Amino acid sequence: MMGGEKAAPGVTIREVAKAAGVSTATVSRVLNADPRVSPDTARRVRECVAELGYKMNQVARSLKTRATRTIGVVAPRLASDFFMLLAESMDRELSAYGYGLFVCSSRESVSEEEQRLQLMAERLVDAVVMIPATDRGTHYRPFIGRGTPFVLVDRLVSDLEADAVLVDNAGGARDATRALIADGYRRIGFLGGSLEVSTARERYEGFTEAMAEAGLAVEEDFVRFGSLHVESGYLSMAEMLARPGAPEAYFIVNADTHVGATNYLMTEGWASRGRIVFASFDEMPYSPLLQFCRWSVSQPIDELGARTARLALDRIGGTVPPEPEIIRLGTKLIRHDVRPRTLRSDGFD
Amino acid sequence: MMGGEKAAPGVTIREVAKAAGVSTATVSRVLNADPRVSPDTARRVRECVAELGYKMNQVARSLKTRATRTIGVVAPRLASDFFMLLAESMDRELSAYGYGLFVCSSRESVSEEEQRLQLMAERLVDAVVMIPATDRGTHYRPFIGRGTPFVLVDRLVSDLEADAVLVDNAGGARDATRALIADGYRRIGFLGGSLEVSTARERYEGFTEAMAEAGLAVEEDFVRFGSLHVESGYLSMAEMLARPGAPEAYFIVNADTHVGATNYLMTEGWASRGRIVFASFDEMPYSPLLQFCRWSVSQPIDELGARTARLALDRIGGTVPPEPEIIRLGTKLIRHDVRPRTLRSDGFD
DNA sequence: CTGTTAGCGCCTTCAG
DNA sequence: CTGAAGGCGCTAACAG
Repeated sequence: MMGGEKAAPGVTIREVAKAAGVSTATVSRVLNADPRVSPDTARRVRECVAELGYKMNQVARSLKTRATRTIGVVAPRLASDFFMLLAESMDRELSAYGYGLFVCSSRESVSEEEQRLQLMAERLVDAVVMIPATDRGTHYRPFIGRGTPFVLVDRLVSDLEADAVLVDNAGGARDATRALIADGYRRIGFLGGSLEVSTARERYEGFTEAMAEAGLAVEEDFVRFGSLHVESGYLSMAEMLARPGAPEAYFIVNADTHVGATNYLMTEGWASRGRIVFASFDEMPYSPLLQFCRWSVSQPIDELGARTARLALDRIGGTVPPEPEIIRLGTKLIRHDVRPRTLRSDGFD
Repeated sequence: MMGGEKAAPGVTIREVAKAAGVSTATVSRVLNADPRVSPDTARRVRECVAELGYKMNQVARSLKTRATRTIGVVAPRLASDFFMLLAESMDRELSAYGYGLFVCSSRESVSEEEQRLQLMAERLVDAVVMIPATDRGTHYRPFIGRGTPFVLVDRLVSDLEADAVLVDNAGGARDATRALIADGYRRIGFLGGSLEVSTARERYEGFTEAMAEAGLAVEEDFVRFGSLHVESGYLSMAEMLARPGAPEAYFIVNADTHVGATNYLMTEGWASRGRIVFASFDEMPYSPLLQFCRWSVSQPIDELGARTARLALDRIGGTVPPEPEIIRLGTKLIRHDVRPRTLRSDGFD
């Protein structure tokens, strides 16, 4: 069994040059749409390119130009609704410019983040898009020092200034909380993620602001911080409802937590026992199944991805002032009719 | 505003060589763990590498070796649970070997698939993992002809033989349908995807087999093919239930369709009006919210990704016979208790 | 408008 | 065990 042969060497620029009776420089110029080539030769070259089935070797090109037309993405998990939506929209935005995505997971670990950045550095990606795993980012410094554009998405880190594309988490949480208050609820619980994560922290702030401005107290017994995962939502909900005098209304920090909390209610038969009401961050395809949700905060993930991609491209092009740029996108508050529920907006209703 | 400066040129093998007082060849040998270097020099070289903060330029390396340690992935959509789970597991498997993932979306289009393959070819990826957008794959031929390993995942195409990693779709559907039959249902509807997609087709076959072996008729009026998306499930469910004499039990082809169908039931108040029961492919974090689901077929997506990655690596290494290899993984039938519902297995219960 | 000439950073025979 | 030298495929001055 013959081992490890590489892909067929392929046609090079030289063979095209020979076939077209020109120099490699000319072929290169045609390939790069350099205007100073006579239309005739250009045409002839293009014919040879087609006939020989020439495909440019981007690796060789990158070695020379120091540009790979590749953007690296590091996320705490690839298997998350947020990341996949983001990747899809970045891909759409970037593919038009011939850029591609090199993705990997940091597995929610700082040390893996470092390793991944090393990988990116060695591969000469043109820019890195990072969804931080934690609140700390000092270990990004060596990478950033290399001069490669670096943009944070979704979450901020507290010890580093860098480009960032985020949503208005505090505003979204405030809106949702206000809506519950306007609905007449005076006591509202909070189901949250760790305050170590900027999104969770900001959403908590928005929640407390809305409570304060309405003169309502935040009851410590009914504020729970956990992880941002399904299990945490389930547990937090269980704990709070186990306490006497639990509120009827809750603000929930994200979709996964929301799924967990909803599942607890369904498991334990609260659907019939009480009139629990949620306001929650995130709108997902399965959101119509979240029965206790009256208000949800929809993030413009598509735009988040597009803006991120754009900012990365601008940095690569050097067409933007060097000061770190922080982009905050607005959220949209959505009312879910109690009954009947409707399918998400791109469907019917 | 100074435009388009690249990342800082970085330390090269030459500078390391000079600092260590050896030749570049020796440094290269040390970097590649070539045994024929004296331990002393090796140590000295490694010190210099550390002190100078040398990072290998993989692009230059790739130009020479014709290997990029990168695997390209093309999927119809990046924003799908299936793709993301797959990517996560491939990443986990590959990162240990220094491989990375270059991903892009074909947007469910054959022509985009072609473009993406061109991109991959130019970038000299070591292998391509393809989730086909349609049932056709003749346009993969030119790429495969280059000699780059090519493995299909999840779906087969009807006009091309190639490596493939799949699940036993027919078997899973058969099991689920049998379970409904064993529960006493004699009339079972089918909510499906287009038969143009191999997964949907195979699942339909499994369904019909189970019905046939039980001597039950497949009623055409209660078989619906659509896309594999949420909206399609909603519509199909609506149509079927609008017909007089609709069955109580349904087999559903995948998670998205399942979400759509479930949502229809909730929207229209069927939750109270009837005892609709589902058996469905796919198990997801939000599955506990799918209230009508009694049986679900869990796909081993993690293993699918791991096996795919392994096969790709084996092909790259040339350590496996050249005949196309088709791997079929078994599915697991899961019973969902009607009440109370439980959180998915990695949670509690 | 076009060709010549150097490399980009690394690996890899081939000599020593 | 180690060094010298050539080249992977392409681009970018610099001449003409």
